[in-house]
Amino acid sequence: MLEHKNHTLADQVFERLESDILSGKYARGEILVEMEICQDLGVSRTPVREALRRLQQEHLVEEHGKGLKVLGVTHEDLEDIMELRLRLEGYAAARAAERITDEQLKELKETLDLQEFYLTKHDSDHIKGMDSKFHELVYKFSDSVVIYDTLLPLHKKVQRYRKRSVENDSRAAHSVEEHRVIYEALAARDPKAAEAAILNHTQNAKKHIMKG
Amino acid sequence: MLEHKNHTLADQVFERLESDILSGKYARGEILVEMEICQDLGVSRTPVREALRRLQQEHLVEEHGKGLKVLGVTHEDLEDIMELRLRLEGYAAARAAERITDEQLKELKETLDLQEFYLTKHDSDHIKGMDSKFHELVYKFSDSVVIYDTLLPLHKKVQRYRKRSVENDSRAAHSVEEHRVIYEALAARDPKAAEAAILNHTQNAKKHIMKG
DNA sequence: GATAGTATAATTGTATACAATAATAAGAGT
DNA sequence: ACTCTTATTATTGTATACAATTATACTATC
Repeated sequence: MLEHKNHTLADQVFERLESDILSGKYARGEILVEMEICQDLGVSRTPVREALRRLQQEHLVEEHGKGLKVLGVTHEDLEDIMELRLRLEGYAAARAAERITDEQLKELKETLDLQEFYLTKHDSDHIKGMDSKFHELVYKFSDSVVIYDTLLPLHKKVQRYRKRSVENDSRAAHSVEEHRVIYEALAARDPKAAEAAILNHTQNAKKHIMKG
Repeated sequence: MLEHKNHTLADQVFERLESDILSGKYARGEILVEMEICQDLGVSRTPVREALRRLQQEHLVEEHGKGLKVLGVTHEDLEDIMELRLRLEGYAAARAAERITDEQLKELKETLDLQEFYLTKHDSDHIKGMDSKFHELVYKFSDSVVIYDTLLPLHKKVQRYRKRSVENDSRAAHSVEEHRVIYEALAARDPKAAEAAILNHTQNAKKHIMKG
């Protein structure tokens, strides 16, 4: 197995499989068989099964007689996801503007600065990483587990489609600029501005993502 | 163990625990220990563990050294849930209006009629059941797994707080009337009307639920 | 050659055994 | 009596063994 950040094997297996499904490494329709995963990762069936049950709960896989069928995220799913995000991101950002602390603001700024740095290096993998982190932080700083649990999974599921956007230099640059506007609104503790900024960002993101 | 609708023991354990947490049978902060559940339900640890991992994935419980702490749904969670629903239900209903089939419409009407029947009998448990089914059907008929997976968990989590609403005769009657308006809009395949009707219903539901 | 029925093998579902870890209790020293 | 250390116990994490189910392959019959 790979990394050891998350203690249990079951957690590691889950993250590995989730990532491989969301990145498209496992194709839609592919059948996952417990023992194959066990052999690939060198663990027993117990942690693999627990990971699979969690993936099932997230509708990333579904039962299929023998094995589990990979569902992944279709282009139609993507459209729905972006429609939901258009309706929710503003609320999350407005709440974050009302509640964000100075330390949290600092963490957000560091993420933003890093994203700008990677932009100058044309390092799209890290740009994408910082992009995801920025949004995850906004969800977190909205200080609502409901918002976090609802929006983070939606955001994660866009991952595979976001790749193209981020590899487009011009879009990546605009995206970082939009993040900065969001950050400024949060720093000013201005809920309305934050809502408007993130709505604009989400609309642009939708446009570019759906084109692909 | 109880019923046998869902084949595997793991599924049954999950539904039982989820229901007991959402209904408040397990108090917030309570510690769940695997073996106790095993003894209560007469099954081994394997299905119990799989159920617990799924509950964790839904943030209904969280790690706590020994055992899992029951999180349940707080009054603050409830406010967030209703805010998110206010922003999403309209989209779900509008989509359903565009896509609902005649059979689906019939199923929805049967649910609505049953709810009215139980209303005359003052059978609040069944009223609640039909209320939940009505909304679940709307999510389903929106024909988007993203909508379904996002809204159904939010709706489920209101369960415990909806009880009071439904036991209030006047509110229960108004709620059924609002359902009827939603149904009529769907039957007319009128997305805008459906959106307006469900928004109105959700606003009223929020008012009454938050009072409690 | 097609089809139904049966045997075989592969896969999942469940229980249990073992290992590792963390909490609690007991005991020694001050 | 208090605190630190150590032993014990309880609980979770992981692997494996067994049971039940379901798909696949084979054979017999038409």
